[in-house]
Amino acid sequence: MHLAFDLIGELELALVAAAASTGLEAGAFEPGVRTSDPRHGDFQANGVLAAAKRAGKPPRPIAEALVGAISPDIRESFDISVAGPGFINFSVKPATLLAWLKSHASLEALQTGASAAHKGETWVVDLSSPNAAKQMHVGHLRSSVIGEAICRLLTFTGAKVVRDNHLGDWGTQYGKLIWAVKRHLDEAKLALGPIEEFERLYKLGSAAADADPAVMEEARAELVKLQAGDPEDTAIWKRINETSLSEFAKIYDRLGIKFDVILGESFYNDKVERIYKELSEDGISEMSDGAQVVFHPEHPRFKTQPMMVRKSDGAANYASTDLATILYRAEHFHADCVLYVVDKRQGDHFEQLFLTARKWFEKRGRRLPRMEHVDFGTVLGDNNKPLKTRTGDNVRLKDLLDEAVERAYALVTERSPDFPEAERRMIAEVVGVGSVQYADLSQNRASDYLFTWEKMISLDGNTAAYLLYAVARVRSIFRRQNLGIGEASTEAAADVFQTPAEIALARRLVKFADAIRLATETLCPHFLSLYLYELAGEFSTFYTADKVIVDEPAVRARRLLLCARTLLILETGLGLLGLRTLERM
RNA sequence: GCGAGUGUAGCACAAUGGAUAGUGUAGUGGCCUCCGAAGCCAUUGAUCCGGGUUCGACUCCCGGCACUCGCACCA
Repeated sequence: MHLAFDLIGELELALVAAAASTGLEAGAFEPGVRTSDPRHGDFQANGVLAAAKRAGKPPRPIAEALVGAISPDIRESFDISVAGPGFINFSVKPATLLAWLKSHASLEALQTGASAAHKGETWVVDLSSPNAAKQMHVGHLRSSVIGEAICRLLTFTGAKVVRDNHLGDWGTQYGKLIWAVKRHLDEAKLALGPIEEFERLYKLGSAAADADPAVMEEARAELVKLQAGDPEDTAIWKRINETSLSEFAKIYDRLGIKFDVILGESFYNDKVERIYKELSEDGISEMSDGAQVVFHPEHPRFKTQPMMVRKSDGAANYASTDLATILYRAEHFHADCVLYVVDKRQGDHFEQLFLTARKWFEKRGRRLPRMEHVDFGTVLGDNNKPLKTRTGDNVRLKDLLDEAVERAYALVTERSPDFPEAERRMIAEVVGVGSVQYADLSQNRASDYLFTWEKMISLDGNTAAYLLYAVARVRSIFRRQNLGIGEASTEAAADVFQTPAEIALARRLVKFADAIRLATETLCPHFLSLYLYELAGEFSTFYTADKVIVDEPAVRARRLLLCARTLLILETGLGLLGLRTLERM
């Protein structure tokens, strides 16, 4: 009886072994197992078609031969058939479903099964990265939420993950800001809302510098002083950053994000000289209009569109710090892979960055981590334009979360007026914030997405509320019966699943492994979201069709087992997406 | 101008080259004496256009059209 976590992996191994024993192909056979339409079973292998093509033989006899050569324990666990032009269909037998569910009864069991994928690897993930002295806005939402979900998936699948918040804490904006702080800082306002005061000062300094060249000169002078380590300017700079970080921390707490390191651009200030020197020595960069730039002659576009690594005034920019950052991540963290969870509009920059880094590392004989730009689309408001407030400003993340929570609170109060006030507030926070996260995680990150309150807080459809409701319903079954969840003594009496709804739910549960693998391989959390939504739907159907608390002990036990595993997988999955769950709502 | 991306029901989204393109919402019709109706069941409705590759194409290639985004001292 096969109890592997990943049934697809198990089937692929079995098919490759079978292929070898029938002498079908000398190692080149790709089984191509995937989940299939439930009408045709649970899993389907379609690799025979390609293999038959290459061998110049009809596919069906090859498929029949393969099926005949499959190992006995797989045949015992699955119903296997050949269909259509040469698909091999696998249906998990009810007894196998039961055995799989019994052997995956805890978070630890699931994690043990999943953790083979990235064992021993170190992944550095660059996420969120807001600018200091400004509040986080909706533009930081996707990087933070998608980035965190990816980190959790990688950790779950065995990787050592370093979450790095690469703050924008060293840009040219500091000249204007420090200029304004020195002249216009209002301590009373600072005490009330520190980040708001720095925002006000930045706007003030920026406007003044734009209006008056003399101010612009003074602002530049402040920047030079700061970069030269002037004590007064450095103190102001530190104060701004500390304020910003404590403000960001409030948001990260609500979203459930904990960074392993926060190494902003300023951290690389003393590490960029080496970049200028090495790129120049290695002949990778050249001078153009007084700036140090990199061209890529072999590239159709970057042969003429340069990447500037040092401005003509000698200052660093984000290309220089990004290069220094790659080196640091390779040398200090020994990263096998570095992910940049950044808006897709920066695609050109990362393409140039990766090209340059590859040449540079090759020249120096360094081991280059795999680097990937995990890009995502823009959050759009009405009129299909990037989401803004009525006044044209960015929507603050804090305001967004607060409004979501308020809407959720109104809803909870309407649906569950008898809950204590404090509990309704707590539920509203979980549902509200979860809805914002889930709206972002439930669709393909690559596409832009249209933001509407109706869609997000909606009771129906593929939303956080629907999933949390399913969790609450399962929990209430155990609560009302005073039963422990997933207790072996309760489940021991379970017999094999029989009703269509039981079987459908069990078949969905064992495909958790596939959802994890797919979401992790593609770095697309929406595959997991979609799976969880379908699982919740399957549970709701089961819950309506089959009563759980019945008199027959065996029936009751197997249905309680289904409830316990549904709860385990829903909560594990939602946890991987970064959402919290509720006892009731 | 050069380049990248996106075009799937009224609207919002899925589909790891596989069988009859899934789901939500909106519409229509049912289901609370029974473990939570924030739920369930049924039903109407779509691949931008034209070629090509393939046993098989929303998916890959070529050419159009439409929209979005990026292209030197901001990040």
